[in-house]
Amino acid sequence: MLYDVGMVPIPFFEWRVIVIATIRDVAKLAGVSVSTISRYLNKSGYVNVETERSIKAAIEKLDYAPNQVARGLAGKKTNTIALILPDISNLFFSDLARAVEDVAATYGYTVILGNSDDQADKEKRYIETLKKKYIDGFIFASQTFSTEEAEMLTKLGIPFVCLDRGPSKENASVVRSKNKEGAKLAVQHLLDIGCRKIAHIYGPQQLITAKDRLIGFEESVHHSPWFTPTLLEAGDFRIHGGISATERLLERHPDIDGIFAGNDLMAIGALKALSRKGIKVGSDIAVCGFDGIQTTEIMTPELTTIAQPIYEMGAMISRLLIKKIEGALEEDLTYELDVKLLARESTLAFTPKVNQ
Amino acid sequence: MLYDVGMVPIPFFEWRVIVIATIRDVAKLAGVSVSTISRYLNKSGYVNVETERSIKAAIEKLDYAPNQVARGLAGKKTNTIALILPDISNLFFSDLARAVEDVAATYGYTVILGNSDDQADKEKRYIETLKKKYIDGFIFASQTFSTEEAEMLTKLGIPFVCLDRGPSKENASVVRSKNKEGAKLAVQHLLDIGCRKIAHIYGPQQLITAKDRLIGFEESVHHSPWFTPTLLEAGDFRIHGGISATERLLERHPDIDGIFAGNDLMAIGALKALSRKGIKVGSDIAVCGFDGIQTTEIMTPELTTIAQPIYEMGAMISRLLIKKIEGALEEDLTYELDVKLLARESTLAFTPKVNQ
DNA sequence: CTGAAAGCGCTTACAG
DNA sequence: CTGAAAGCGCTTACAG
Repeated sequence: MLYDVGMVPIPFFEWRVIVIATIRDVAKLAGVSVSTISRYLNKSGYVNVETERSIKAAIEKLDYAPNQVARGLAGKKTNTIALILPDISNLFFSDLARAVEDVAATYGYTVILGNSDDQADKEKRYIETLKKKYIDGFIFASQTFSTEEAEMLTKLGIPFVCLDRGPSKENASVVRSKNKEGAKLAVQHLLDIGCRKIAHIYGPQQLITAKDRLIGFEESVHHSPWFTPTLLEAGDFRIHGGISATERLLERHPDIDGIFAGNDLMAIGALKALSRKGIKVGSDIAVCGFDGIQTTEIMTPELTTIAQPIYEMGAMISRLLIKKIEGALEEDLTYELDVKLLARESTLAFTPKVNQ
Repeated sequence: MLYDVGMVPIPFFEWRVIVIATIRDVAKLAGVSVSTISRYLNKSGYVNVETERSIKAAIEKLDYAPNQVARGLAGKKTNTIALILPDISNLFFSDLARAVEDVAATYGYTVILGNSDDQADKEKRYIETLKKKYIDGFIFASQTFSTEEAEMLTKLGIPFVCLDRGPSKENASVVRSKNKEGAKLAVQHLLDIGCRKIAHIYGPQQLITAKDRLIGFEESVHHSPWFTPTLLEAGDFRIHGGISATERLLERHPDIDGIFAGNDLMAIGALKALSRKGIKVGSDIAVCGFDGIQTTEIMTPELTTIAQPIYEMGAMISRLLIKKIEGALEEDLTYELDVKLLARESTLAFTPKVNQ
């Protein structure tokens, strides 16, 4: 026999069991009904000052905290938002995620992370999973987001906001930055420092950001006597694409003295390709990127770039979503934030060739 | 008058309302009870093959998906885990987060992200918030995690696992890499290429990783005739700390020909400081980092580093947590993963000084 | 193999 | 200003 007579066997997991107070415990201790506690908690309806005091005391004493799952089920609100982005290990998006999380935490929201790899089916899977969890809203920073998905969310009454572009103009707030203007800033800067033959490495044209930057570049240069379309070269918004695009450009135009890359990663690739060829970036040729990711600062030479206000964009888009969730958003708009030239070594050290 | 007589006013939000099937709808359509549907869904208990067929059909027809919030409340399981890390915009942790999310998604779990900034109170706040949400488990990649918090989670029965170090040996699985051995690898490599006076920039000593790397360094060099404690210099695991540590080192020892930095960010700082002084990294002096973050590859010169298997660590720790949540983890252990020397330009181009 | 019932911990009208 | 009751959509014994 395992136990003495009269000994109560201890359930195996008893050490785990901890008493968590529920709203009923609080009600009992405070001597009021559960509804009153709920009203107090949610500030929905009147509660007598005296009653309030005893409720407060009871909550304190029991160390009570409302169960958010129960609240979610009853009230259809979970204080959770989802951030769907292509890849958190991409430097741009990790900066963005940080901002989103900061703002969300400030307003009492929790952030669920989803990596879509810009694949429509992955994204769809997240939406499916998360709507079953009563997520309060979505932030889409990924490019695959489609009109169809937008419609479904709209029908379900789940708010969402988008980075860079929305599925349509009507039903979503969008935060983006002035990509076209940024591209023009970049070209102007390169011209200012004395560049006379500038190439552009553009990103995937299904991305509106890449397209806008290309348009900005073309509008700035297409009247220049030196401009020819072969100064445009395609990249993939990643380092490797920047490297190979630069190699192709140099073959066609060994005399280019400026490169404007559609984003920082490709600009970093350009730096790499140039230094491999023994071309001195900064003095022989100027390079300018776009985005303003932190890494641009640690490159040698430090990379000139058109900086998007990444943190602000993340903060703004989450504030918009939260407003929308809480019914405080008047109207869906597209917000375009200013970009800023960060002129650094990769262009400032440039010395124009005498004979030009 | 706004509406014609007999016209039913359309509620403002009607276009939002969509019928979502519940388990009751499925039960009704399939002609069985709700419990049977639940049993079918959870594969808990017998269900007749015929019944099964009609249930399947009903689910299909209604496009039914179980409400996870209700399931969470009833079953105390939410299929959600939390990843608490110092800062997602830190390159190391964004790589890690990617791995965690990948594995979690594979097993049907959703990841909630929390940035602690290595501040105990922020971390505590996350734990408080998330336990109310019935989070299934925690991954702590942050250093502030305390024994007290561990005890609370243990009492609550919430599983957790840790990166790098646990609050104690007993109650948590820990994944880390061989930091001491890695440091030795680094030193050996520097000696192999001909360095004869090697400095070490160590990280914050409350971080076990920083400490282990320092110990490894000391064990490797303390018998060497050239070694003196002033070859050790404190850094903060960030770029800026690497810069200033390098400057201080060069003042004291202008003749050092190798630097082993306690992490990659500080090594990047060292590269920066050296190139500012006009010292040629790679040939005049060799630099080796630790971690293997992606950025090391894009530096000029490319940075030699002791790579931790970051992705594998993230994947492993989330698998451990999920196992633990599902009761399939036999025992809490500490797992030490192998590190690997990635020899690149910042050391391979080194030319030993003749006169030494 | 299946169903009725209670319960998870809240919120929300509704009545007083 | 407050309480009783129903309901959110599931799961889990228990009885058959």
